[in-house]
Amino acid sequence: MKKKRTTIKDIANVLNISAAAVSKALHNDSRISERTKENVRQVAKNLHYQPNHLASALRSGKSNLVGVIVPRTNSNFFSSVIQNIEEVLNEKGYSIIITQSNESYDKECKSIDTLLYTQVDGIIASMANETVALSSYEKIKSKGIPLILFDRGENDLNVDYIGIDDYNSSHLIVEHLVKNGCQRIAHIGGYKRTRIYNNRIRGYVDALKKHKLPLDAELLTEGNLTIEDGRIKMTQLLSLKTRPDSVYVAGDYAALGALQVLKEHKIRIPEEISLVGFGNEPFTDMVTPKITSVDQHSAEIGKQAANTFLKYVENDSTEQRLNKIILAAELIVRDSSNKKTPL
Amino acid sequence: MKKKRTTIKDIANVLNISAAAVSKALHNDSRISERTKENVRQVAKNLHYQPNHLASALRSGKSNLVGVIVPRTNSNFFSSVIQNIEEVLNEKGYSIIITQSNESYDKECKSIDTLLYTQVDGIIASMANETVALSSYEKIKSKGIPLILFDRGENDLNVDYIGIDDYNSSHLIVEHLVKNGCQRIAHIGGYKRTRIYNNRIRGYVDALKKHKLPLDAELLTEGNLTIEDGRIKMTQLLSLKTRPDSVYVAGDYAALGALQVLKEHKIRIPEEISLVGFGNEPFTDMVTPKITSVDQHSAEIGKQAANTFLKYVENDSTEQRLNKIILAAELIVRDSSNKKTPL
DNA sequence: TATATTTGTTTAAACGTTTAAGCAAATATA
DNA sequence: TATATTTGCTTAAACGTTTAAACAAATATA
Repeated sequence: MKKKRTTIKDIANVLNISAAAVSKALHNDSRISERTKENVRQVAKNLHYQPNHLASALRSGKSNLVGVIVPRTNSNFFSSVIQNIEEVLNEKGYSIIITQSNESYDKECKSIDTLLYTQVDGIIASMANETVALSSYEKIKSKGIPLILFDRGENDLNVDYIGIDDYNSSHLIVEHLVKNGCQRIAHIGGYKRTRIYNNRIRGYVDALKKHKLPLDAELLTEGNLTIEDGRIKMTQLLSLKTRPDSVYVAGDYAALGALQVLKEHKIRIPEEISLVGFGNEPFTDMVTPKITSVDQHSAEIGKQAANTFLKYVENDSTEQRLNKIILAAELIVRDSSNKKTPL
Repeated sequence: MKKKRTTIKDIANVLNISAAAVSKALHNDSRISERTKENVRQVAKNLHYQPNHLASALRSGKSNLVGVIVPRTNSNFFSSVIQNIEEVLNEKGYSIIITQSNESYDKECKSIDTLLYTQVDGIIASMANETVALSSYEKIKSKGIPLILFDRGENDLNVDYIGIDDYNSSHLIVEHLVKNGCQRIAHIGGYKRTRIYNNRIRGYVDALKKHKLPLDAELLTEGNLTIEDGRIKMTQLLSLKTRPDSVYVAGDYAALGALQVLKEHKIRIPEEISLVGFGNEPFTDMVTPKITSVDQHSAEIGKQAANTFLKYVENDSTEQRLNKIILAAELIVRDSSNKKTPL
């Protein structure tokens, strides 16, 4: 059974002052005397007073809650982004509500509804793989609630976006592989409809051109980049008449699947086939051989996303518009592609 | 700039009925005519009405929000538990607020305050490694808010707990190692003050006794079970005059650290030293050799935790008391300890 | 036909805050 | 000393709901 909560009125009664005075004292209003403030703080402590967020949020129109939507928390990238968002926002008195879309468009819509219903002051999101329709996100904008996208974004929404330079990352990777003597570079990519994967594909294609390498359609695939997807695509690549001498996978999980298949086929890595992943998930450094990957600066992305949100609430007049922050990614070279490493 | 929200009153005005009628219509009250209900639904849709959670929660005293506190989301175990909690609770109209303690007692206290402030209807938590004082958790209880613990619990709080049988898991592991011919079994354990790790240690000690194996103090260590901790403890074990022939690590991350050290020392696994982890994190199946581990049934734990919470809100009279649900764990045997596997 | 019950609605208070406006007392300014 | 300003509070309304109580009209019961 619920115990009776202590309210601002209880404090007021004890001190024989008005509830308004108590409220102001607790907010350190300059028009309240030090003496009264001290008294209020004392009584509040004695009665174990805890402010009621619902009431204050309702009245003031500010919930101090920020919604975060990610495809899943179960990946180092996303959980690191979240942790950094939380750190920055907590500092400013905000709490975050995390929801997972599980890469499902349906779940994403539901999450958005829940967050709006909860009256969050803003939403920071990375879109599900499945998402193509934007009406749900438009709804957020139409309510005048700041929307910040990261990693998986969408130009057409005309909101802030923080991500890494996917196009250029592909260039880095191809360059690295070429330097290691690779000539026939395959790409296991994500779905083109997702902007970041599209950019990686474009970067891959352009980089091949730049290095005067032939572009072979059978070396370029699209998928959802799960471990299973990586296994399937790698198996396909191995069955080609002319196998690639290197594979650039647009996600670490798929890269892991590819690695498993290569090992099962007893193909030497990187001697016969070099492998590069994307995301710098911790396991890339744990498996044998360690997988070369691209670090996405998750901490920085989280901080920038949080700060972008804060920018809006601090001077609340600004209208939102397309504003991209693109961070340079970093190639972490490991055993799976570094032929010069002495064994 | 914030747009004006549609409220229940706006709908009432359009239809020339009272706000109360609208509220009841939306809640499908039996005393409202079908005709009015239909009208209300229609107008609500046209005006893009979205109920204000703050107002209804304030008035009804129910926020439909449940707080979840975990040491970190960045582990398969926790994120899987969370996902299952969310699934069960969403079904019943609850949303969850996830907070991470980062294994810090301080952060945990802050999280609890934030959750209470947000007026959550319940809290499902797994305690931080650091946590020894319980006053913060007592505060939850004293407010009459259901508190459910999982994995990392504490008897003294006298609340519901869902976890696996740690004591018996240790028996399973020791038994398995003995069957594989191991005689000198080391244990890299967690801190004894944390109940689950204490149980694993007790199980380890008792299992050694049961199998008439000598208990050697230098083979039993305590730590925080990070990768780094695993590295340190394994290095220590290797420097002993008589090395162990097998190591049971109470956490997968530490087991991974131990594995790294073993590989760096070119020690053959499992021939020279067998290795067993705990938690069945996905990477145990990714590394070489694959690490034997204990599955903790994260999905089941999440579901049970959520259902336990629901039990309280559905018949809200019940007082909370110590009530443990202990699930049997499952040993997943892999290469790191299975000497009978033909190479 | 008179009375009781059901149906469909309204009224008004309440949830716990915040805040604009008001006001008396104390202090500063002329 | 008279007036203006500042200080420290109070009053009352508001935020958007829910809900107990009231009530008129319609319908059922005797």
